[in-house]
Amino acid sequence: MAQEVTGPSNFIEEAVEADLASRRFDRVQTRFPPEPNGYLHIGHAKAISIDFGVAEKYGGRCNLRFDDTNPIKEETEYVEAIMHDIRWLGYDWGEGLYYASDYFEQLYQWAVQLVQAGKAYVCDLSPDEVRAYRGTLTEPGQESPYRNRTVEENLGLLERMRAGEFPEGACTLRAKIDMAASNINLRDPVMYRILHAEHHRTGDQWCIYPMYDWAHGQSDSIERISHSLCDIFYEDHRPLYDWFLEQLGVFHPRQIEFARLNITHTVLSKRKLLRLVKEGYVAGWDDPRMPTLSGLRRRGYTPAAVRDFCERIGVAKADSVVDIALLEHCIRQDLDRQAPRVMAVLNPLRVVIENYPEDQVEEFEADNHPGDESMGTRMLPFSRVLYIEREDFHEDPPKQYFRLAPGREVRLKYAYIIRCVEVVKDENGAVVELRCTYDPDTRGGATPDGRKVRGTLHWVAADHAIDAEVRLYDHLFRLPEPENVAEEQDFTAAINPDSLVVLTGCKLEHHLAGAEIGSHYQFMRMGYFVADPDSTAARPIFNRTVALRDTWAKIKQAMEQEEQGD
RNA sequence: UGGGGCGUGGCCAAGUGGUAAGGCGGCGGACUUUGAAUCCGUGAUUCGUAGGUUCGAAUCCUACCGCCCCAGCCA
Repeated sequence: MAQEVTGPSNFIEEAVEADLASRRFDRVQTRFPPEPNGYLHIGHAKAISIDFGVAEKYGGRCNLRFDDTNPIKEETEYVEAIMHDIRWLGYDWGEGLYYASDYFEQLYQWAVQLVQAGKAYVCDLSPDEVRAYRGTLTEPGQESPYRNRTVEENLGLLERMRAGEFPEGACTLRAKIDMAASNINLRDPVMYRILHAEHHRTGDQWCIYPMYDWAHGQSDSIERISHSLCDIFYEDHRPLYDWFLEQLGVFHPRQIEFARLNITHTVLSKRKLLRLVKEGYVAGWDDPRMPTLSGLRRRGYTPAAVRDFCERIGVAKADSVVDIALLEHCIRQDLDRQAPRVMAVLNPLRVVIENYPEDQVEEFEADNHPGDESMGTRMLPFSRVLYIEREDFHEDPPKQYFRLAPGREVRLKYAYIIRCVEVVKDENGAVVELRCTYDPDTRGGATPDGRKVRGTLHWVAADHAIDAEVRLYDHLFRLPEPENVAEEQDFTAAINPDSLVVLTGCKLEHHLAGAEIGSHYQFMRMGYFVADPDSTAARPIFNRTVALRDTWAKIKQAMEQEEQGD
């Protein structure tokens, strides 16, 4: 239980330490307050990492509280999914599971208290009228004609609101603050609205529901939250947060805001993610291209990688857009450590070793992880007919290409060095097969004569390989900032048409048969892949989590650009 | 144009008056039976701009510029 004695690593921790030192709070209690109206995404992971992280660092606790004050949008299904995702990330709220709806009665009693103190009133203005009375950014609002009702009248009206005597929209309970406040949130904000809707937890017990501002701070107070950490869009709400707590004279948490996460080549707003799903741009909330935690999980991201990412991006208040390359770096680093290496040929090209005996099968020992002996080895069958990657052969090889080409030599990893002696084509001139010879002296891929063989290819023996479907995923958006699209267009215009490429007839080494769903592998030289839940025993399916860094692709690109430049 | 917030290398981000950390990316190199991994090297005379205070300023003061957020009975 020893605490790490590291200093504050950001402005929030600085504030927390100051509050502890000044005895403003004697312990740290935070909370993560999602609204159960959608799935968690990596932006939430940042918030979770901060909320739970700060609590953990200072020996405190972090609650999970569902902010379920709008029955129209919220569902139990989301509650379950959110809890699952938080657990998946590896965080534990212990006994601290709460719902804002647990506090409805207390909130109501407090509302009565404010009415009695002359600080709140029932307003009969229609939604349109409320908007008109609110004023604008530069002009003050006007006071509601109902603002000066007597305490008795307000009490009676509030009671009748609760009793269900009024239709939706007929009236609201408003805080009496200041219609001329420069902060619009202080212009008599609505505390309760009437909603004759079934709530996922309280059923039809209530027909008036508290607004966020009226519920949040008080919920924090009830839970004795010391630091209420939220995103920067709530900064304008803090004066109101403080006002309610002060009027009530209850425990007063401190709200601190931090900047939201943005990532290149992706969108992170619930509204936009919902559109992607609803309009069929992706297959669902857990589509591997989605930045949702369920999507990332299905894509093959690990909790460790997501957490590492959240730590590396830092915590600040400035608007920022994190390069998605950082996320990719995090998952590569984690998977490089733990993913077993296997051989998988995605776009197979048939190779016949002419001087290799027809019926012979040899087995070669392959490392499961070249950097970690403890992961052991496995045996790979080798025979006369093999498959290699189509892109590992070039009939007319470009400069600096050191893979297979007519007359050239290349090493088959763990097996032999082979030379291409003939290219077989179909009637259209497409390469359908390579005829090669192997050098028996290079068993295991060795070069006893000391000759240099730059290219080492992955391969699979034709008769021993299994077939699989492989789904190649790429950024969902081709633009770093999907909103940066021509006028008249929206972010969907930036969708990458090649964000999913489905490959069938891929040839994998037989050890991959029956791979457990969710298990991670490095397909050597190709990238990291994970077994998709759609897999069946007869038809395994793998998703590419992320490609390997590809120096050759960069060289190729540079050469192409140079050609264009000339 | 009211209020709030923010401006440090391509992208994040430390720095809290003593002379610009770190990560990602890029580039160059070493090594290599994954063009992977690993390792090494590499960039801010300058911190939005202009003044000022000071022996000394990214850090303090003033003015200006730019970007983001707020006018739901959503959260």
